[in-house]
Amino acid sequence: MAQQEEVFKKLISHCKEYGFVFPSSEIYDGLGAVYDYGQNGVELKNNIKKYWWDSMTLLNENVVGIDSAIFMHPTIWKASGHVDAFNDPLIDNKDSKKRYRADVLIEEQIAKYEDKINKETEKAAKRFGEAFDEQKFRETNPRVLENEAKKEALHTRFAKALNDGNLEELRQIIIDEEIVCPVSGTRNWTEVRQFNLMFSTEMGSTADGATKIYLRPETAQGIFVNFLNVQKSGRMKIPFGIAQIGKAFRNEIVARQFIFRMREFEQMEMQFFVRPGEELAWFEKWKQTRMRWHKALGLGDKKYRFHDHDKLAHYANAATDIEFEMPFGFKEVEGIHSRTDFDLSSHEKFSGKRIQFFDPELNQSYVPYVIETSIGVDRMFLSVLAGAYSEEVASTSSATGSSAAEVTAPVAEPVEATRVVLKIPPVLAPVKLAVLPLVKKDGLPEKAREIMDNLKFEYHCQYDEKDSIGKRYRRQDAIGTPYCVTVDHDSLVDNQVTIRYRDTMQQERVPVAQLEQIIAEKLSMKNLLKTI
RNA sequence: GCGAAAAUAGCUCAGUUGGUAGAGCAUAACCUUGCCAAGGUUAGGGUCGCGGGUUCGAGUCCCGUUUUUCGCUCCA
Repeated sequence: MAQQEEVFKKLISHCKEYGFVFPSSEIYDGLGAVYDYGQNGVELKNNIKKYWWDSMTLLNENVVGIDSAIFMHPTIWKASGHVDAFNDPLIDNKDSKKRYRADVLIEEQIAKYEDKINKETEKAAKRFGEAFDEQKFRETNPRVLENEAKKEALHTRFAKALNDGNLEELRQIIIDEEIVCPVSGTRNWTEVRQFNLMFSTEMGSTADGATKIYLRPETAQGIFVNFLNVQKSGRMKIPFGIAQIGKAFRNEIVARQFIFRMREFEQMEMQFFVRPGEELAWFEKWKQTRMRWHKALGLGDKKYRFHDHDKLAHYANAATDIEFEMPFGFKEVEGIHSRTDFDLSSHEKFSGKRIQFFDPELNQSYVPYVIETSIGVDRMFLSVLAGAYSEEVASTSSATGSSAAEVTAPVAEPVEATRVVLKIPPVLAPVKLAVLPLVKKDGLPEKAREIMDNLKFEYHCQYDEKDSIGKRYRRQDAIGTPYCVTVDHDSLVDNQVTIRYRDTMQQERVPVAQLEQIIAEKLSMKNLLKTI
């Protein structure tokens, strides 16, 4: 475990050092749980998105894409349940470290006064028997009146505080009422905080005319509210799916573990609409398809597993996660949920629009059921890097050529050197190939440039002539470049170059004329998609 | 959110009882070598996370704060 944490730290350093991921706003001390993608990171990320997008929209003729806005009508988040579910005032007890809803604690206190009054009344009722006049008792008994007054005062104060959204007052009530933590029994409370998962902003330039709107906490709703648009304009028939890639925002209370849980992140979601009753079969189908998509990358089948949910969300009737073995354990990368008709039905209610599909085969209309596949781009990115990162002990002879001079030394001590390689699947690699002249003279650079000028239209290439060839190979290893094309003196004569492979360090000599075709074959997205 | 630890060059770190910063690697230029990194010469790069305080003097001691990591808690 400790060793795994070391690997994770190294991975984070590596990401920064080689331009994959930087902390956001770093020169201003950073911004919590927000990260920027660097020059290599953005390439990898774009390639991951392309791999997903193509697998969805090209391989499935009944899956189409959209790109919906981040800003959406505020009522959408009422319909989805996001507004109500995440708007509670919360307070922590510092001793037990338990978190409570402040409003619930106060309501319980009000109930306690109620209990006291009831107990007093019950006791009196027993004493007086049939002659007991409950109303008169409640109006005259001093202890009842006292509790009644306290209850009323508290209730009024509480209602006002809630209405004003006055969190300090809520805390003061808890302190004044001497409410204790049920677990620790102490009154060592933190501030009351309003935890809202959603970021909000205002639309409309004048203060009084502005509407509070939210940055979307998930991309799915953009698909649901466009269901009719896409279905009608695209003449889509159930079953069909809508795919989307986009940013989402969550004001996480605890956002940690590098890019695994960020406040601004990117999702790739596909909502697949099916006939009611057929959802579980489709759920199973997508579950298997999605797993094949992951495994096709070749990072190692053992690093993936399903995690079926025991406790289902209120809208789901089946749910599973695809987990990847990160350096900090198996973690969710993708979720596959059977969401029933919860979302579309809810939007029907809130919008007042009919969101149904007329199924000619069944000769009836219905609200489609939904299978959702939802994958975090950043988590996918992290899983690719975590799976690709490797350190290899490569024993090398000491410095270039000098060993010959040291014949007197019995068996020159091999230098233990670590080779850090990112074994990123070639299709996803940020830089596809490096073109390297063996030396930077004798016309080799010119030849190398010529080769690169031919390949650069199709592939992201790098040219490098600085330092020894071995050092340049290692530099490319560190950013995961799968192929290095080396131009040597013979190349000028026979018009052949060597391709050096990242993972095996093997070399192959090929004619320059065939280079483009050879690389194309190796980097073919088609070959990868065919295996899904 | 609570608790703990950390923060010095791009990276990894050193910095001795407080006396205004170093190394290795990396980067750039030139020379040399040329198929698996670390030959030579030179150069750039740090108000020691930030803000206060103590002191003649703070990277070093104290307080606060920010960020990160770990544990707990919470959670699509």
